[in-house]
Amino acid sequence: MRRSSEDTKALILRAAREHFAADGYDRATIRAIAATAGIDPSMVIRYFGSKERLFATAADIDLRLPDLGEVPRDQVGNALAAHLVDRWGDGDVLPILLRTAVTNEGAADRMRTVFAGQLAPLIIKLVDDPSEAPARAGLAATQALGFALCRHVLALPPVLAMSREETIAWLGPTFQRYLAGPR
Amino acid sequence: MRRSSEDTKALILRAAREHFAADGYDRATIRAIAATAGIDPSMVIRYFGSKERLFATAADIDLRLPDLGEVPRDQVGNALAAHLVDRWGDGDVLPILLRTAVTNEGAADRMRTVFAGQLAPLIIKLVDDPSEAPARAGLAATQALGFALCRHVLALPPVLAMSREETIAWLGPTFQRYLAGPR
DNA sequence: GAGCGATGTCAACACTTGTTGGCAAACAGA
DNA sequence: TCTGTTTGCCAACAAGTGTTGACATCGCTC
Repeated sequence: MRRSSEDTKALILRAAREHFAADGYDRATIRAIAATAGIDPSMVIRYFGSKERLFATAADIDLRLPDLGEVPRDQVGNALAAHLVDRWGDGDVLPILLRTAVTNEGAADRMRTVFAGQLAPLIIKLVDDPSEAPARAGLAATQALGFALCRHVLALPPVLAMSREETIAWLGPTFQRYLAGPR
Repeated sequence: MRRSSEDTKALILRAAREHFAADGYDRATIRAIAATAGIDPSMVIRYFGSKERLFATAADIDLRLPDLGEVPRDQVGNALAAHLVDRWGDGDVLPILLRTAVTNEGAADRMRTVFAGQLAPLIIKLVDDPSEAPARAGLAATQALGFALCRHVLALPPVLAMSREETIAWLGPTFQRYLAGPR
């Protein structure tokens, strides 16, 4: 079959995200990605240069965090918890980062970048004392990533069983304290 | 050199834990483990049968959780937080499980087992309504594993910078609410 | 010392990996 | 139609993997 170059690139990227999310960086082979995309493995290299660069492109991720500045100050915790359940549940976004950042140093770097570039700036606007912002953002990250890990990667049964409302009711206050609570 | 069979087995196991913790299951090669142990790769197979079985032995892990039943009810949160910082910091225990459980399905299984076998029973003794125990244990796991992940695997700077006292002050109340707080 | 099992090394196997170069077919412009 | 570029496939390479079997060497028992 014959396609436009951009179409196949998109095809490969989608297959790559799928495999990286499911198997992590090492186990996701170029051959498997190419097979899913219905394409020869050599095309992957031709279009992306190397596996490392393919991953870098596939993992260039937007967490699509909400603007917590527009939420009432006493509701930011619930808002973040709700976002965590709603937006990070379906897509491959978080599993990609979690599965790969854990074994691939480059991906861990990317994780730190995503964290510093997308989560931290959001927090700064909320905190009175800017010097506290990094620690508070870090704390929020531990709970957010821990939840995503247990639910979408480890699939711990009780965490998997929690409804949207339960999750918000339990995690909301935690985020609220980390983000806007007293020291 | 010549040793007792048990000595070399122990030597291999220690090297294996080291590499599994640092590199995850896939990247930790038998050759590298053998090199660290100062031994021929074939010995690893001879003593443990296969890489999979070596891992199963190396990952047979005791979290050494404290008996929360002996702690004052309003202090269990702090106690768990303190344990998290003190005991899970140095050893290879948690990094092994985190780095491997994420890409290795067998390890994820083991993680669920460790979780169900060691953490959950501890919680049951604390909770009034036993039907709530699994959810509460799951919540505690999200925060505990999330913290370990951010601190020891991802090495997020602000989380890395937190002192023992800060950590307990922030995480203690979270655990307290998850374990013994109101719904 | 002779025999023997335990301990260890070496070389090789079958396989998978990322990656490369050559070649065929489809398209676009002249 | 001729030419050059794009898109694709195929076969192969070099490197690294887990694993295996043949051979050496130590230490013990008779």
